Amino acid sequence: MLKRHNKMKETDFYSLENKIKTFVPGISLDCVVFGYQDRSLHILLLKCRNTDVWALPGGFLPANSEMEEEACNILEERTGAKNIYLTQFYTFSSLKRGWNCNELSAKTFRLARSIWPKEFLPTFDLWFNQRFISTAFVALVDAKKVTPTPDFISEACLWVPVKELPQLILDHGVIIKKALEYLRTRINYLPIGKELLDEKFTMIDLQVLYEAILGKQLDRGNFYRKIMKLNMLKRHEKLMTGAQNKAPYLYSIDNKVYDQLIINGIGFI
Amino acid sequence: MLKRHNKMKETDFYSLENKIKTFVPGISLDCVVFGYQDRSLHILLLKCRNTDVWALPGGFLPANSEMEEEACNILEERTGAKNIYLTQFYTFSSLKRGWNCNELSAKTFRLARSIWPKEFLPTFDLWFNQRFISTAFVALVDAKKVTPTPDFISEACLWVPVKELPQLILDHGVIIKKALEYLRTRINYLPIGKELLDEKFTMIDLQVLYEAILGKQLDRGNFYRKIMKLNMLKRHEKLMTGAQNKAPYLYSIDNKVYDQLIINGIGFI
DNA sequence: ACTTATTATGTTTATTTGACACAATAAAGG
DNA sequence: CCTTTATTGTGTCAAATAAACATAATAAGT
Repeated sequence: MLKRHNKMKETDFYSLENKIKTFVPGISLDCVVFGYQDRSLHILLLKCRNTDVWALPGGFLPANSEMEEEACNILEERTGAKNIYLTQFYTFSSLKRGWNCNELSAKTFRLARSIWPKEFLPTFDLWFNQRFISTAFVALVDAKKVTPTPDFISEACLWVPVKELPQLILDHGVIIKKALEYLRTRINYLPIGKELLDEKFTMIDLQVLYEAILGKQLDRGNFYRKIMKLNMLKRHEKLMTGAQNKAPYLYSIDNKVYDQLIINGIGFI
Repeated sequence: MLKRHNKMKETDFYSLENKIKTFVPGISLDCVVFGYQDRSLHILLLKCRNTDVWALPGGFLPANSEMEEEACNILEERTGAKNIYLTQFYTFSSLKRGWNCNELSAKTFRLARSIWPKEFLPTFDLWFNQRFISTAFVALVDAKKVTPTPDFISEACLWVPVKELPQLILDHGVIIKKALEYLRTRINYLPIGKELLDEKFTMIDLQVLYEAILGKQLDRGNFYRKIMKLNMLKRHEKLMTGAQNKAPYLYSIDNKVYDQLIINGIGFI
């Protein structure tokens, strides 16, 4: 699942240099990509080259692109997946969010600048040495359908459990915190089940997902009844795990019912 | 309540010209200011000079200001009130939201350009002829404590009922729609009662306010019981209206209880 | 046959919601 | 002081929901 680009290709910079000329100045995009794996909630993070500092996937806004469109492109580059569900949730603009906001960010900044080709340093300074406003998106993806791919500034792209977040650049920790709050408070209106789970999933998977987002345990019997009453699931064959017990059924989302449900709120909290 | 600045002062332009040089390019702020008056929800709107087109109060972002801080300043200029409650709710960035998005906006644009002093036209074009990203805020104010004041591009600043919105420039109609949705879906977490009502108010006023935001009627008895159980109100003397009936009590918010309540959601929907 | 976890339903209690009703209260007018 | 009127606080009652447990049938594997 982990790919490394330890040798940076020169062409990366040339294409970036060309792209930079078309970017809207002062604006960046950051994506908090949620995935569900091993019974817990994960976020997609990039490990900055030669450091132990991590960052959210992000990028700049081309002058002729819509924000959502570009966030989608960034995610496609980082995951290989198209048509990822995403929604804007906040714009971070604090004067204190720059590269000199803490030693970690400053270190990463110096590193990035040192890697940067000499002839393009003016561009670097133009872009990274000014105030940045960042519009942040929440994305929900099926972790199984995704191939995390680092960008030119990172050496790894990994799913990290939200309970074990590493040190992060800039205000990315704040952004993630706000995204988690957004996920929790908007759980009734977001296509949690549809986007975060595999095509087919067990009832327990759905329940544990809700538990992970809400941060509390739910009663199995009551959860089962509530979900079934919503009529949003289609039941399929069983999942044979090899364990010596009755195999759990697999379910999938009935999109027609589900899409209607989350418009008015699924009514779970 | 209505003030007119039909003659624009030349100094307005000079100070604007100076300010413009310090603005972050490409970013603007818009405020959807909610007020409660005559038993219905209102929004503060500016009537553009010599036209029947209206706009939200807004402005640009000085390079050394926080967004919230500047939104606060804009509101102080439009209302005379300090320390207005506001919260960011969305950033609008569509490529289609420019001055040429519809005939109304184009007309307003031409008007603004014609009023603009000739010697500053380059600045005008630099600022108004490019793509704009606008971060929008919801503000809640006590309409009684406010003196609506037009800016240099408008001839009036008025409270307009949300049920009777006029024609608006750019995508301001979309912004208002989104703000109303935000208000409705976050009603449990916003200091509705505290910020929108007068210091002292009657129970019916509080109820009608909730009804206006939720867009549906509530049962008086049940509403009364629910509110009283929350322990968030202090009862005061009666409001003598002169009508031949028992005068209603006045209430005020118990801030200590209320602030705690809206953290976890007041539980009204 | 035995162990185990899944599935579907049952039970019980407490709480909430919605809709409607009613009597006591008090302000003002005659 | 009597009448009119709207406010206030409470009553009621059915239906729905929530929360916490419990249980029996089922079936996969050993």
